[in-house]
Amino acid sequence: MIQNIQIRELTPRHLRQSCSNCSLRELCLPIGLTPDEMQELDTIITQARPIKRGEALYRAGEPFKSLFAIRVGFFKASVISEDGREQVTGFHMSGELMGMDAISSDFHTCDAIALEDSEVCEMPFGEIEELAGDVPILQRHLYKVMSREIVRDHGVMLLLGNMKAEERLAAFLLNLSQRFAIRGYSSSSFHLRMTREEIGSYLGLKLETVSRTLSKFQDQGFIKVQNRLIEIIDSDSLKKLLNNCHGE
Amino acid sequence: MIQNIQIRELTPRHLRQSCSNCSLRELCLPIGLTPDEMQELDTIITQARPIKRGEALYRAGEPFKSLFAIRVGFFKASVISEDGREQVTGFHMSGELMGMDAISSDFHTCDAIALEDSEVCEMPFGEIEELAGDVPILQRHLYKVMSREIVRDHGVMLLLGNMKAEERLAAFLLNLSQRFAIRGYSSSSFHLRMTREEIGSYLGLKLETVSRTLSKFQDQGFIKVQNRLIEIIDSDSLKKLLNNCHGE
DNA sequence: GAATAAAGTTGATCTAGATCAACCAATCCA
DNA sequence: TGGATTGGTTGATCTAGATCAACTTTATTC
Repeated sequence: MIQNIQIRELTPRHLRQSCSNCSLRELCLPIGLTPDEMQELDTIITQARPIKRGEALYRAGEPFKSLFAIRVGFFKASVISEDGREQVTGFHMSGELMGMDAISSDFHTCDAIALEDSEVCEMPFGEIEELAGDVPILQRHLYKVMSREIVRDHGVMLLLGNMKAEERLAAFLLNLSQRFAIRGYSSSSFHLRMTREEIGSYLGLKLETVSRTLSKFQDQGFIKVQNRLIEIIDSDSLKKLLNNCHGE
Repeated sequence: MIQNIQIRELTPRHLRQSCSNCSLRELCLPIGLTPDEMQELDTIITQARPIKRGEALYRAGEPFKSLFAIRVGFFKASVISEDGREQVTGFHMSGELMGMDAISSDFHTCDAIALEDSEVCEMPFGEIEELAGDVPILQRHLYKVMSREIVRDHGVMLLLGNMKAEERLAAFLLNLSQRFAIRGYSSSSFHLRMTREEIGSYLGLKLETVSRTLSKFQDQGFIKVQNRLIEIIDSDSLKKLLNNCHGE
């Protein structure tokens, strides 16, 4: 909280206003740019664009032009196999960047669907790239963001390849909780934006298993479930489930 | 084959020799650099370094200094969870780049173990990054390589989250076959560098299931298995398993 | 605000793949 | 060269989670 305020204070007011629709600077772009560099960035980034719940930000197969920074809202990303199976590859919230998978082939490889009314800032990749050539800190930032996505994906592989249903759900809830906390929302009580089926797709489980496991956690007193509202009552027990030492 | 030769011919002989230990230029760095730019790249990339079978190129937790391009050989990358479970996140062969996961946090997040005697070219990231600022084609190439890794990871998630054991194995074999083909090796007959257990870890299966499924494929006449030597006899049937339309 | 559709829960049953176990084959090493 | 270790196969059994099914609750729509 205090840190948030400090960052805000570091940014001259007139510069903040020049991108009034877009809190990108605080959210997902590097601190440390000079005012000139920031100005240049602002000219590249378009005004925030609203995306209604259920709408696609982009779909697999569409030509790639831009990365998108989520200003407010919540998205799912998913790939569809040839035979029509959907795999949710991630849930993304404010401050996160989407579309990096499209750089390699110049078209999008997954769908990005808004799970609530959202706003994104469009960042034309060609221009961002050009600017990055002149601004090392921006270049480095882009590499880091992409690398972080790779690390995250490896974590999901570990989850899908090794973990049992209860562990997957516990990891999922704790991860969401943590990410809400970072954004200044409650870490102990939050609203799930996705269906049980979408959770299941992400975690490699069927929706019935997701539902049952949530009920079980509730019976054990770890959480309280009220439809999509989750209250975390005993996060230590959830963490213990995860670090489950299989013998102690 | 013809294409390979053409690429070679485009590179002046004296430049090729300046990096005699390192066929990076042909393997994993962009075609289209000027001779000067190539020269500069060569001064950055260190001589090829041999890694014996079983040795680690790097391990999770080690500080990050360089990316590594595999010149010859075969590696597995794996993450270990707090409680000691290993998840193989990928198998990597000549021409591929490793270590990109480490950029985000400045230390490696997975182990890279040689599965046969190998050689890598070390590419100090700081210097590569600096050069990339001056050479847009190199910068773009790095973004593309990282993006490709993200797309690959999404494919593995689909596999782990949605596919049955037979589909996973079929996908795995076809993928290996294709990658060997690209490198000029036989696509129909190849040697597995990894154990059944490592295959299982990658595919989210137990080694017994891997073994049984390979035997089943052999019984069905799709492949011939002789210890680690795999001969693909009927790749169409394997592909059909994958695009399995669940009703036809 | 009733009608309809979509999302969620819970129970009964089934099964793919895990686990346990015994054995065989290859390769390593003194 | 021959014993030991590691890797691989195959069978028998078990179980976590899938599947099928009935029902309830919550959204959406006109």
